[in-house]
Amino acid sequence: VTHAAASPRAATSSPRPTRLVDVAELAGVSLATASRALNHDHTHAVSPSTRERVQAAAAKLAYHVNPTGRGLRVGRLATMAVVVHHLADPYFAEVARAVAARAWEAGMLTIVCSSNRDPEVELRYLQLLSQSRVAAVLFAGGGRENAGHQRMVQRHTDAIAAYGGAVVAMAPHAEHWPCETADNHGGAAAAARHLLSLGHREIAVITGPEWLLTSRERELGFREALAEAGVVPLMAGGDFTPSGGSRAVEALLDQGRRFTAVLASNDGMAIGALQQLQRAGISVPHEVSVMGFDDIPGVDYLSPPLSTVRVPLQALAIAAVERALAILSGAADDLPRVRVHPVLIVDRASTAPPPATAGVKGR
Amino acid sequence: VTHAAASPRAATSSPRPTRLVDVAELAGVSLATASRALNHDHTHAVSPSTRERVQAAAAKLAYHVNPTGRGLRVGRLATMAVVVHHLADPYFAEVARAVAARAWEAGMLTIVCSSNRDPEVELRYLQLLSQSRVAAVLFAGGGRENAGHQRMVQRHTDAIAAYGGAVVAMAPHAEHWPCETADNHGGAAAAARHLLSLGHREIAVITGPEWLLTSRERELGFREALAEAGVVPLMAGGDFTPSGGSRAVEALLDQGRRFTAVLASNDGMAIGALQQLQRAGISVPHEVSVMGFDDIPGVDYLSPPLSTVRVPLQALAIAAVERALAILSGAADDLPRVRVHPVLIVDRASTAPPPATAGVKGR
DNA sequence: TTGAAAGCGCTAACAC
DNA sequence: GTGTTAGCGCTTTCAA
Repeated sequence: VTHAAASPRAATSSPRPTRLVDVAELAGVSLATASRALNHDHTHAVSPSTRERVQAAAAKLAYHVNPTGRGLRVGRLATMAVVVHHLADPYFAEVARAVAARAWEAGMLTIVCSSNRDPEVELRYLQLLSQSRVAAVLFAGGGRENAGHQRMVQRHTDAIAAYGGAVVAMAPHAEHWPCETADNHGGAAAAARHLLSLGHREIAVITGPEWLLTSRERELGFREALAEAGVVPLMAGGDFTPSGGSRAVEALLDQGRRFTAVLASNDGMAIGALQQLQRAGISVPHEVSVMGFDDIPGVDYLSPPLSTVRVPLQALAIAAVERALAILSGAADDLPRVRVHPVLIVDRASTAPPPATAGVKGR
Repeated sequence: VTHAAASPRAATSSPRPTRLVDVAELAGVSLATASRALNHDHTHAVSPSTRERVQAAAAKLAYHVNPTGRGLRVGRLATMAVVVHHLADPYFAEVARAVAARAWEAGMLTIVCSSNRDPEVELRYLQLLSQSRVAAVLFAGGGRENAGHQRMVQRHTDAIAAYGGAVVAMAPHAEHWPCETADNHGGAAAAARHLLSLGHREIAVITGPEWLLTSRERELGFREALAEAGVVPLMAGGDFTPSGGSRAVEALLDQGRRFTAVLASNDGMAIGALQQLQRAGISVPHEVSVMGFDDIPGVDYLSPPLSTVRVPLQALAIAAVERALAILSGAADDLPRVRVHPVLIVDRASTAPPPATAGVKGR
């Protein structure tokens, strides 16, 4: 041990992690062969015996590939990113969770990007993702109906596609990416028909943000089903948050509008509507029914438990990750660009037939 | 343009992103100087004029450093990771959101790891994070009271520390990492005293999972404050989920226990307790008061709005990220290892004095 | 079927 | 104050 004058740092810190060279050395093969044996190289087969030797060495040394080294060489990182409007919104939290869980099964980590509903933030996130060369970007929420913004977004996703990254949407977007989406239009129509079938004719619709494509699809579904039955809804604008739902109901009540049911474009607003009705001393569902959309975790714990449209959040997330994986492995060509996942009416206790003495009148 | 026989790929795909060489070339300096001008190199100053020239070139070419290249060289990635028990739990969703927001301000992306309460998953996440050489790992939830598990966790965090990564906890852990935590003990005592001051003497406490250090701290706070007043609480076990809270109340009721107040160890269980009481036809707060812990987003939208202990989720997240940043920049030495963040009693409508005709009796 | 070697983009050690 | 150069760990030509 003549020149083993180790630096103090090397002396104290734990041994550096094993690299591929270490494995190659132990197995008595070259770096290239070790790499080929550990990966699936289709152009250069490795003899079974060599492969076994290398794998044994890797196992013995507890070798794990360094994603940064590979990432630099391959041109992209084995990492997914999920872009959400707001992570504290239960819809997005659950989607992000499910995405991360499925990605993890594929050995990939997941970056979350919560724009907190600021388009600027979303754009800068996209830029950061693109220069970080993440393997895939998944858009959990719907797109904005703003051509300028779409163009900026497209610039970044083009850059991502240019290095071989995958881009997948999980809600309607104008950008023509591959898309795994819920049946917003059909679900909305079914929700409207559900209230109709209970006997409601005086229905208030709380819409989502008007710039959001998801809102549009749902509003259209509501309107069409209602129109078919000759019902003209009371319209109120919301923003997909509970307080937005509260304000919408408050405004309706203040204007003295009559309605026996509220059709909210998402569960968050339905929760706010419920709360505001109860604050006004209006009983749900005896005087007014409330219907939500999404079936986010927790709405079965409201009082009354919320009737809603179940969007298969987990299935959407899994499908999106698998689509991304397929694109990355070049096996996505036979998939239709847009796949619409069916939704389900969940009839809980917040909906009932309207009271015989029709309608509630604002104060 | 003699030999510009570009490959078909290069011809169709968008131009590859600018590298540091491009900037150096345009500015007429070497690679090293360009790097130094763009970063803050303390050992090698750069003349102001050179720096300006390089910065202008970088701006003109819209240059952004490639994190993978830098990461490989520096030995760690400019990425944070936040480890949560369950991302769909509003507590963790909000913490993760706040962490990502603060990290983003520092130009860092955030990986979420939701173990979904499976210690095996957490361990494998840690392993993946460590081999990915993320700059920092933040534990959002409390640690497990299991020496074996702690040892395994420690192995991985040691590896992270070995390459210069930072590890920070945001809740009690046995592992002696730097920690930014809420005052669980004090908050629990304050919550108990709040009920006491309203006149409650028959109090049911719903505890969290017994293996979780956060649960222990809160339970101890409850017990001490109650004991001080000579009150012996009714104990029921929960698991920090709404359904756990429901089941706890159901069991208490089934056993015919008397109580005028429920002290839940977190808001999730308080929500479940609320629901179960209402299902049993017991009015909150007129017959029984309910007190939660955490003040997660949404509990002000319950009916009745939940009285609880406010844990400053965002402040905790920000402090944790900034602590990690400080560790990474070697400026963390003067910080105390554990910082306890104060909590606040939030008195909403789910608590009130007990009914004059004391106690509710289970069926 | 295997090996030698180039190089992904960057920073830092070492020269000048 | 600036430049030259090695090399982080890996995959993938190219050559044998």
